[in-house]
Amino acid sequence: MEENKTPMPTESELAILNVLWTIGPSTVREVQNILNRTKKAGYTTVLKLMQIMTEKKLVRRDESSHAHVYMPNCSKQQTQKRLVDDLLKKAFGGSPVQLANTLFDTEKLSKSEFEKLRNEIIALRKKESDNGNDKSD
Amino acid sequence: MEENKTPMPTESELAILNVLWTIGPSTVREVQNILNRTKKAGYTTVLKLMQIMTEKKLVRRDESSHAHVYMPNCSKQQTQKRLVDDLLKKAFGGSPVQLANTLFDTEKLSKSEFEKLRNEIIALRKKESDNGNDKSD
DNA sequence: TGACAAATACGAAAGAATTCGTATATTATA
DNA sequence: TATAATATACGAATTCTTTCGTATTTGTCA
Repeated sequence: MEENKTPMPTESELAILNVLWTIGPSTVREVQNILNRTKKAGYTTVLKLMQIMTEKKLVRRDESSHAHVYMPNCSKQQTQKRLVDDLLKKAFGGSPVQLANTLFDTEKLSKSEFEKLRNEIIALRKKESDNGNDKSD
Repeated sequence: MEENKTPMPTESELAILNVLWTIGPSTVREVQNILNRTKKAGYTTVLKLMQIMTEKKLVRRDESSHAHVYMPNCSKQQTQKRLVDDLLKKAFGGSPVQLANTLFDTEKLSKSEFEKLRNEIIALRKKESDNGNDKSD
């Protein structure tokens, strides 16, 4: 029932997690290189962050090689879910519908994206009417 | 085209904005009373925050009476939009569809909420197919 | 008008998050 | 085996946010 209970990642930590979620287990050097594509970050800065993240259990690391290999210790989905819940609480009075509306208003959804989303919704709706409120993920 | 260009509110600032958006123009004392329902906050703490928010132009105030009357200087919708965009960028690779899916997975959407949302979507979809990509808000 | 109540202004402490310098350890290799 | 390259550990400066104490001002009313 309990999947993980890590603290909420900060913005920088999230940037690192995104790298690890995308390219998989990596050394500090590798993460730093990727981060530097978008934002300069000193090596020891990234290192320090990843050390803190290890303490916080946001990541784990394999220390068997000289350069430690880091990997996420929290799933992308779980984390996204928590971030959304957090935003929901802080800025939308906890109402997912309000958030959804804002999302649509933003009109960042292109037509094809919109199609996809609509299909998702229809599928989910069907699922819901099929089995009440079962959880399958 | 330019509605406002205030900085992103911090978490505490957002709590205050929520009060002002909800109950309208208020004194520091009134805001503090409401905040205290959910979280103890000293008077001067709230005062200081609201002073900073005034500098940042997140709020304005009417100083004509002894107790200044504060009011939001950024709209709720605009602010929500910015928060969503920010989250989108930081945690969803900028993809609204991913965020929407997370929102649905959360399954916080009750059946009736789900209905409402679906109608919103259908309406919006219709609007989009009607006039390409016009902006009406 | 004098004293108490209530508000503002302001400085600064306390916490979090970020950044980086320096010391130390490990590895490879000339 | 000494040296250079590359890693880690760790302390500390910086910045941002939150919190609050204290001094001062304004208003009330007996």
